[in-house]
Amino acid sequence: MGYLTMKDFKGMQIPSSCPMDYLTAVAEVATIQYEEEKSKESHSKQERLIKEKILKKPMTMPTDSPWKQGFDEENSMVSAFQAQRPKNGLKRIYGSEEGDIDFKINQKKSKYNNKKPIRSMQKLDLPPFPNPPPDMPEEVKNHIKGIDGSEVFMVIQKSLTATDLKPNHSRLSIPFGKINRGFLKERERDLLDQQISLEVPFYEPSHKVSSMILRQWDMGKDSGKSSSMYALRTYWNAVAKENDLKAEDVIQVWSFRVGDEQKLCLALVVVSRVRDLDGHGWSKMSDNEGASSSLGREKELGCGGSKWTVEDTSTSKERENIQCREYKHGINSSALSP
DNA sequence: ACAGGCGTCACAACGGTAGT
DNA sequence: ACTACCGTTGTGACGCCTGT
Repeated sequence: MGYLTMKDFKGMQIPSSCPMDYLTAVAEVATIQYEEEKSKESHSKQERLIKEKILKKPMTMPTDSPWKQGFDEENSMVSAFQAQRPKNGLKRIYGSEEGDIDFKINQKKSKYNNKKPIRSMQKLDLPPFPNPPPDMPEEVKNHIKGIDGSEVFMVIQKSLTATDLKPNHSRLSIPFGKINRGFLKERERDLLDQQISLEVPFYEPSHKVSSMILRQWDMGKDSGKSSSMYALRTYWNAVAKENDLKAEDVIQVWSFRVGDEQKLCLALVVVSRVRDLDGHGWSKMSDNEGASSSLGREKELGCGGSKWTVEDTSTSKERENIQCREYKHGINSSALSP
């Protein structure tokens, strides 16, 4: 049962303003609500039991039904099972080549035997990058100054790909060829080389500070060589959503250091949004000639003000995890906000 | 070198069933 | 009747693999 609100007391007469009367009224309303919820609960329980009974009943078919053809005792349980589960196109359907997902998966599994159909890679017809890349927006610079940040580096400027924004990938790929690895200390680079993830505070254009996992991916080749890239992972989906990022938007990732430990922090700057383009070139940069970044977008996104705040729209579980890690790494809102 | 595809794994939700 | 446990399925996340 949730908390009582003023709405729950609408139309109720309280004899006097005596605390005891208020207490009695609260008890009365709470009791009524409790009784109501209890009866609802038992009703839904009844419903559930009825549903269960129906589901447990073996599926029967009229004898003249076309579906009856080929329906035998052996398959009756299978059919009953099918009837129990909603068919949304994803659920498993037993016993047929057409419907059995496992059958299809098993077919697919030998991927070396079954050559994948050749992918049609559509080349993105992207406009050229702004060159030289625009400087960091004043607002971000000031904020970094405000928290005694130092060693500001532009890590990468890239145009977001569709894959970067695919929710099931949940990552921002950072190819080695496009970055300046100088933003990492030797120790950090070593950790990443050893496939150890780094967790870094991530300053978003929407003025939120989230936490991002930086990891190196080594992609080994048959030839023995491997190509590597970094990936910002795990909370990237939330960041993309929160900041309304779209494929072909051009972003920059900046790094800087905070505190005595020289903790690595990253900041995201949106250089250009695809819908701001006139179809031929880049939209105008902001007044300070830096990237347009968040300033122009704040009103649109409803994120006014210039202070970054440690908050996010992730699930409570995610929040819990982030908080745990922030604690572990000594990050907190007071450390991140000036 | 890079982008994108896809296999695998972990986890949550839900249903079934055995035990009390 | 209720509870606890187990199995099944769907979904999301991760990271390897492959085509361009």
